[in-house]
Amino acid sequence: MDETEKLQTHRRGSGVSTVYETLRNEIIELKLPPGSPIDEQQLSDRFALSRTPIREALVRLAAEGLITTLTNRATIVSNIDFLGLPEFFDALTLMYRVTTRLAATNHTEGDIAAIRVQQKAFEIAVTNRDVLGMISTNRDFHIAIAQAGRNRYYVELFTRLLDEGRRILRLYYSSFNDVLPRQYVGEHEEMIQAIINRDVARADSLASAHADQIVGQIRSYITADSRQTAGLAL
Amino acid sequence: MDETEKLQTHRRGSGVSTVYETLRNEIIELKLPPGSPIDEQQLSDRFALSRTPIREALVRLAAEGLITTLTNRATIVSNIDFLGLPEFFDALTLMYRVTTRLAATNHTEGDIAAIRVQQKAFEIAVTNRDVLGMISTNRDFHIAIAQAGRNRYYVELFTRLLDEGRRILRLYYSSFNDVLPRQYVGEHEEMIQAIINRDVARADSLASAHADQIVGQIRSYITADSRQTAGLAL
DNA sequence: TGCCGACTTCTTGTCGACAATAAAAATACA
DNA sequence: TGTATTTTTATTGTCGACAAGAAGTCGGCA
Repeated sequence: MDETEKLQTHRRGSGVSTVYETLRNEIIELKLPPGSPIDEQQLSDRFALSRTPIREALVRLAAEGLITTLTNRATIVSNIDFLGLPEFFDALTLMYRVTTRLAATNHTEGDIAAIRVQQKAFEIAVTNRDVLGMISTNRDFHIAIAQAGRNRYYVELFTRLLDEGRRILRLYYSSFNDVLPRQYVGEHEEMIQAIINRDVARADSLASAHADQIVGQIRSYITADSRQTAGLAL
Repeated sequence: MDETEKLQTHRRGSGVSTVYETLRNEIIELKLPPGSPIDEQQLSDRFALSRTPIREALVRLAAEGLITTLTNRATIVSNIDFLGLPEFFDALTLMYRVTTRLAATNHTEGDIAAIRVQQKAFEIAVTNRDVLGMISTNRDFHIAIAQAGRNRYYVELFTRLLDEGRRILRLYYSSFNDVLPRQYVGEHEEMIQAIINRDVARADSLASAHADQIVGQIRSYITADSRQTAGLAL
């Protein structure tokens, strides 16, 4: 993976966004696993840029909490904070609910179309058993809903939470089973209907249940007892 | 105000935090009003630092939305988005409620002490009719509550919202009257009691009412009809 | 006089080099 | 042989200078 991203024709100031987005994706997709050291010089070589714009991108990532800089020493990809997981679940659930409620209230026809596109993509990922695709299209689906809700503060926080969720899910994605995703498709469909009908109460309860599903799923992965040698005779 | 902040003994890497915090405060306190141009060279002179660390601080501020960079042209203090005010009020109210609820559930004795300190400071500002002090101690009071709730996501968002609120309030602070702040002191006191009693429902409804108060106050300032020449004979 | 284009200037974006700091390695000592 | 101390090394933080882009200025042309 040492191919230098050779975009010789850097439009002035475009490089830093490229670096930012590239790294951001690689962090969320766990190509750069938590704890990975981030070497400025190395990135400088890779993107054929000076260290200055690289640094700028890193500062942005640090502001989002995606990387952690140990002053004067090193900067690493932030670890997933398992101790803070309850907080994460609480905030995630609240954002699921709030954004879906607002979508039911504020959506336009264009929003519905956008949501349907994402739902379709999610469905395809499910039929293809493309677990990675499922994780990211599920995120896009809910962000589309959030955007229909028209509240940038919620969109921003929700995006951060969902992306953090993507990191966690990728850690466990091997154990994805088949029945749950199918169920999600149905739940998504119901949510879309509730939004279209502007039924806030139903949108809320569906979002709440959906959040519980997902939180429960993550919880079960994390607490899964995989001590396969526990039962052996001693 | 052209006195150069002469901290000759910069501990390596401390300078950028100083710049960040100083500018952040000046923006929130409207010493740098919305739309003010931010000149890197000028800041470089003022803080006796090279443009590089200045730039780093600016990137951080931009990530928080406090400044806006027009690419290749200029960077200015972000304008207050009056069109987005409904979103702001909605998010603010939600955060008031959520953080107060969580505080009722999760607080420790130390948290209560910290909250009381801020409440006292707010009271003093009220008795002194120190409007600017009221605005900032009120913020600190609610952040203390949020911290007692132990959810960093909410603390972060709430802090951003309250700081944005400080900017808005400062725009209108001249019209602060006397009765409202006194009322706030009482409401704060009730909130503390509800938190101590771990009465989530009451904490919620108090927070909700308190939020409505403040939102209503801001709204009334903004929509206040101050066309003093409207009635003149023509 | 009014509009279009080259030029100037000012600010931002980028670069390569240097300084400081902390970890790691090497050395001295008990 | 183990520990404390010095030296080395690698990486970050900072600097001054240069390049590029955009707004404003000036001059030429219809």
